[in-house]
Amino acid sequence: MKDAQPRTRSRRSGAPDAPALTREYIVDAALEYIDEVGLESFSMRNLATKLQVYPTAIYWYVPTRNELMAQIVARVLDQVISSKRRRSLDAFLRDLFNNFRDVIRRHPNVAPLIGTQLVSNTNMGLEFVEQLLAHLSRAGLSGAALVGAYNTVIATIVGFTAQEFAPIPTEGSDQWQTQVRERLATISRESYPVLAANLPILSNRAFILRWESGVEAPLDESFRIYVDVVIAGIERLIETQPAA
Amino acid sequence: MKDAQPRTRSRRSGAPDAPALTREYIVDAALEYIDEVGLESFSMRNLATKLQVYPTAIYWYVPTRNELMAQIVARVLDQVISSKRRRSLDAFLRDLFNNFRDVIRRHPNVAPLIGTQLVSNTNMGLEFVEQLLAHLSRAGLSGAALVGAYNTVIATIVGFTAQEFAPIPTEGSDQWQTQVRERLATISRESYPVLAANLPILSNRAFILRWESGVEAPLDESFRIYVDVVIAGIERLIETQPAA
DNA sequence: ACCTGAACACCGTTCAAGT
DNA sequence: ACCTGAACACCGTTCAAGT
Repeated sequence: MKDAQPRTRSRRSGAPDAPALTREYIVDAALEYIDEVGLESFSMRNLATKLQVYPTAIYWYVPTRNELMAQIVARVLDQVISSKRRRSLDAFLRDLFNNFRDVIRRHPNVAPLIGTQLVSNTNMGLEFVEQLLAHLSRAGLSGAALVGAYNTVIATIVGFTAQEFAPIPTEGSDQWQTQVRERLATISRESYPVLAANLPILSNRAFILRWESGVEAPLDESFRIYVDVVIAGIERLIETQPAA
Repeated sequence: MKDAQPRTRSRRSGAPDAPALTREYIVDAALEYIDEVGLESFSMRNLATKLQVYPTAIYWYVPTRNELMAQIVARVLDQVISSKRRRSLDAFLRDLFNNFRDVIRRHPNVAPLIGTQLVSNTNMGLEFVEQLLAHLSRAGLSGAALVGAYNTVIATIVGFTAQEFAPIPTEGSDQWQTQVRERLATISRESYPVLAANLPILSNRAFILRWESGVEAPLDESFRIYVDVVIAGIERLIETQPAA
């Protein structure tokens, strides 16, 4: 997609060899920049430098910074493929969860955007929505239960992964890491017995109790259980649904 | 907590009646500001104006803007009370989900922070962690299943609510609203049959298909189903767990 | 149509100086 | 110890001007 046919060269003076600006090209470059140096140090001006244009040139293609962010999220989520094949709800959901996670894992620095942008993203394709609804409906859900299951799937798909890969405090990572580790090391067995007893299997493998993000310490096993739990719960919902 | 005893008055010239600065007072003021005018227009400088001090005065109590944000989140999450009483896992989780949602509903503008900050918040009390682990453990979970269930609960508690109350595109809300509504109105029955058929119950009641945030259009029914699904899934996990 | 260039009204944060 | 005040190196965005 990115290296399709030779682009028309730009007319701009400073960078004769650089490709002409495009909305697509700008979004790609922005995503690349965020992947490389992180969300925090992204700015329209830094992006402009990377593109070898004046900051204001970007505004000819993108109305605002927020809109650019929304389009970056849309670009990432586009990579979540889902085969059009009809299959069981179980298989469909399982693939969806795993595909989504794989995609975010490739772009962990945009994770903070996903959680807040997806829910209100008009740019998102409705094919995905239709497919999810179709599978849920065919499994026997309708009315409020259909809506509830739909919202449940969306919320759960985003929830775990967005948090798993959310960047951990940026500054002095060494300092912060040892701080958390020391805190866990000095947990009193009297005040927190269950926590203390299970510390070995919880350390760096559980939310709030870890010092690395999912990039360095992926929560593979927990995610597997998570998916099982959600799917089992939805199947339970289907059972309690009166047949049409 | 906020109006406990008469504060010592400040020595600063410009605002003789204003209370002396405190880390606590600053965090409270920041949360208040965000509640009133939103996260987007929050800045250290605006906060300073509200406090009637120079921007740099804040830095005597708070090391950085990010740290302040983390403490705001901690302050909000402190309001999620959980009775120390021993009770069934079902009752415990149900209360937890509902309390959490009620708290976020009172501070919807901080919702975007919750999802990304909670997971790595050292400021968070470990009492909560211990309680959750204790209930899950007593219900029969241990080892990887305990870790998985723990992470599942954290992820699901945050997931739905953070997205439900996430502020919707700020600018020209009227324009954006009608844009989404028109898009939904012109959905083709051929391309998106299930979506089209269920549009009446999905409109503004489902993620991606709504034009108002949870503040104006709360997803009460879906949340109830969501909680049921998660709890049913966890109970299923407990059943498959070999007895100790 | 597409980009340059200057300019505006902001930021977070450091550091010296006052009291 | 706690705050003022100036200053630095940035921001996003508007708007006129060039080609």
